[in-house]
Amino acid sequence: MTYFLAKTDPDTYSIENLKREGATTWNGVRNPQAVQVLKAMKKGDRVLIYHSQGQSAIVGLARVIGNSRPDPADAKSWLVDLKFQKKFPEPYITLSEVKQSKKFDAFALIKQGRLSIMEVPAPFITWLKQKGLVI
DNA sequence: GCCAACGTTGGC
DNA sequence: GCCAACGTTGGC
Repeated sequence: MTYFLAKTDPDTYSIENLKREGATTWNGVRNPQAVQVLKAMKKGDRVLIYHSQGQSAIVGLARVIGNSRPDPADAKSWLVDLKFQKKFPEPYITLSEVKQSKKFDAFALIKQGRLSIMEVPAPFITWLKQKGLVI
């Protein structure tokens, strides 16, 4: 079971949208590196949902409910089905908090600002567990 | 809204 | 295959 992080612009699709719908097909990822990450997603994996506008923060958790697959409508794009798991309590974990901790400089969230989907390093998961945000 | 940092495209 | 021009993302 692997943890990933996926960015979304909340003006387009927010954690509230996901909560309301219960599940969604995550699409529109065309960047080759992000597609590689998507390809690795398997049923049962977890996905931290990150809002990349406004507060820039990790706002909730989803679960991968089916292996990722090519987008039939776009040869360069991949899809994955996600199910809403939970919305984190506020205050959210902000990008600035993650940066300030200095412990996660190798995390692509910090190191590679424009990557929209990434794997989450184990120490960060440990940190989230200590905060009680994930089990 | 601005702009830095990147990614993509297309002419050569 | 290089690289200039252009487009996009995302933090601020």
